[in-house]
Amino acid sequence: MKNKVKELRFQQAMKQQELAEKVGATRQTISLIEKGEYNPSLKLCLAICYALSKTLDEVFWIGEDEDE
Amino acid sequence: MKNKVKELRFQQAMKQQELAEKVGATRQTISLIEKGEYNPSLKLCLAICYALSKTLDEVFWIGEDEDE
DNA sequence: AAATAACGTAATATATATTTTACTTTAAGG
DNA sequence: CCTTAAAGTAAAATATATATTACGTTATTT
Repeated sequence: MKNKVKELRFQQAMKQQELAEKVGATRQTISLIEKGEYNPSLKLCLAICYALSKTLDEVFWIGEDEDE
Repeated sequence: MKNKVKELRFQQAMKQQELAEKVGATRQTISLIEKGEYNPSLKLCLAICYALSKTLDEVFWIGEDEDE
């Protein structure tokens, strides 16, 4: 369940804590999502996209083959 | 949690049952997702995208404002 | 090198997505 | 009409995402 959250968060100099607060989640949840060890809900994915000013494809899209 | 699953499924003349089997879920789950009463997991969203040959943005993207 | 901020991570608890079973409703074809 | 396939829906059970609490690790600053 790979994604670009960490990378994009860094580009915007945002801390896990900040992102967590923006999306109404916990720092731990963000951490696990960034590590790709979580299967987040669509709602949380969308919240993260809004917080990072990106779309779903830009943050969470993974080609069918490279999946996992 | 609006989306375009139903619309796209119709365009491809696919039954809920077929889609459910392709993505490894239940017909009921597909039904509720189509009705927008569910908050599906990213994994399931991706599976649905693959089954419909679409990307996340094409199926599940909702602008920040029109969000529910 | 100590102190502190930021992040990794683990255990348990809670909320909720998903399944299972089953019944109803709707639509299409004979 | 009658039959049947397809879809809506509901209750209970199960799986799993997320929160909470807490502690370890890494990096940064002084």
